[in-house]
Amino acid sequence: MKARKTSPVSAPRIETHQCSLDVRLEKLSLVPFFQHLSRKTLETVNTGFSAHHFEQGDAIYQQWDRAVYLRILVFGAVRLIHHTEEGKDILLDLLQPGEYFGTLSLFGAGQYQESAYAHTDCCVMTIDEPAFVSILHDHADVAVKLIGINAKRLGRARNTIRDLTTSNVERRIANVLLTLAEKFGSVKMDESLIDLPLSRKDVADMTGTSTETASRIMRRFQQEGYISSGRQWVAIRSREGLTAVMEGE
Amino acid sequence: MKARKTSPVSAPRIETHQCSLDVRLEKLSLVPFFQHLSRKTLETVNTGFSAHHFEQGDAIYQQWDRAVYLRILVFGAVRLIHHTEEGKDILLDLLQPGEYFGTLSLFGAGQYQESAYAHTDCCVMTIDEPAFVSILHDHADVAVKLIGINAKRLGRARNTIRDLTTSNVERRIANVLLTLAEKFGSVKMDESLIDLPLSRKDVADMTGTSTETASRIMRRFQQEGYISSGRQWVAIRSREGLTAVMEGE
DNA sequence: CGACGCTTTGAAGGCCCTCAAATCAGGTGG
DNA sequence: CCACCTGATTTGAGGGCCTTCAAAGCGTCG
Repeated sequence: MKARKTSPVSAPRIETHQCSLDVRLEKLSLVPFFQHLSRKTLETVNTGFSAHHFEQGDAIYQQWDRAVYLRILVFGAVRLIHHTEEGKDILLDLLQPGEYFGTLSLFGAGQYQESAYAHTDCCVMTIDEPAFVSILHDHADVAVKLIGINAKRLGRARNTIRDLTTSNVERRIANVLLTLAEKFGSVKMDESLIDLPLSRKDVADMTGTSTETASRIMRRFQQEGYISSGRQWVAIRSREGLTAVMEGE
Repeated sequence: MKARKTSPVSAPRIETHQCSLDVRLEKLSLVPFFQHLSRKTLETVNTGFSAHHFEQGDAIYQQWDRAVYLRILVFGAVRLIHHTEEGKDILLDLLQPGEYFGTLSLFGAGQYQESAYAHTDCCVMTIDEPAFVSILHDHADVAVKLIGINAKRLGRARNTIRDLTTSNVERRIANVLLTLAEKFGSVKMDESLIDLPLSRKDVADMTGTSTETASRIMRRFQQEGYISSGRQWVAIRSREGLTAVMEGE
């Protein structure tokens, strides 16, 4: 039933030299709240940022750290994890280039409420709080945009809450797979590959279930022909099938 | 086991005349992102707002409405409900005077993502989007504060997600009762009364469980002496007891 | 005081978790 | 290039927490 034995997920090496001024400006202009700024303004904004590389699995920051930096993902993928006292992890989000993180805590509590790990090798730009607040004061429209984006994130969190209380695991997994395909999908043959290492545990941690249950359900999806998958990768074969599951069959 | 037969929750009638200029300014100054403004500035800000009264149960806005207003609660209590397609309701939050709502959608999607109902008789001030955005542009520090508050709300939503995936219903209910007592508690005798109509269904909708389960568990709490409660009201008798439940006994 | 609606209680059943163990993919070192 | 090793995935069995459906108790309010 599996389409391949070896993972089709691409894993490009990131070279340090890629973070040239032009690349930095380009990535900054990808960030929703900087999108409308002129190149000149971006150059000023850019001076507040510094860039760092991380290798797969590295911790970018930990849940208990003091929140000092706002971060923007330039290359690669980052995962945000909430660790619970019981030792169960919650995968809050998988980020793609252009997304920012760590801001939450910057303005709210003094500590990060989640940990960030390099999901693949990646490059991250950081800015400290005073510099960022000063940007917000100089550019009120950046602040207004940021408010809108945070509002959307809150909306998404509420949807997650809704799904957790009203949907069963099967629906939640169908939902999360479709969402990931939307975000990280790359069309290969007649499939939409989620171009990212993605284990059963990752899916389980995103949907609040156990690895075993995630495995059982994804296997069922495979048998139904909705997806094909192997070790750490998933591709969607029938968007319609998953949508049907999501909506209650 | 019940302390009283009749509800001890206070239910003051709200008179229209209470919304005088002074009251309006006082309530505006309660709002976290307006707190630091001078009286003069507040007076300017106030001109953008208009006040409305609602009776218990009235809909202030509905989930499917176009999001046009930011609202601030002046008197009474408001509940935010997310309706799901299956007909199950989720009680997102209970608001007290000084809290704002409806903003989410104002900057994010075009529609409200939840409905707001008058939980008790209440008075609400509203401002439309252009007027509010103009305030944000004129007062960058208001915008920065708003960002911080939304960050905290997002943090709280994440905590809810964590609780839904890692805690059982008993813990979640203990948690929600303590939180409500913190927010709406008024000390009566040796108890801390949650001074708000609060049904078993409300508790169930806040914790994502069924009315029956909420009832069973709250009865157990009563038998343990942690709470006393009756029809639509709850008082905490042993904060320690509930805390112990919350942390896993 | 009578009806409505909130609350309580019981019973049956399902979903999902946990523990355990087998299977398999991919990388490593000889 | 092959055997081995590590870690991911699959599968099974048993059990617990909660849901759902029903029906009986009781406050409150008119």
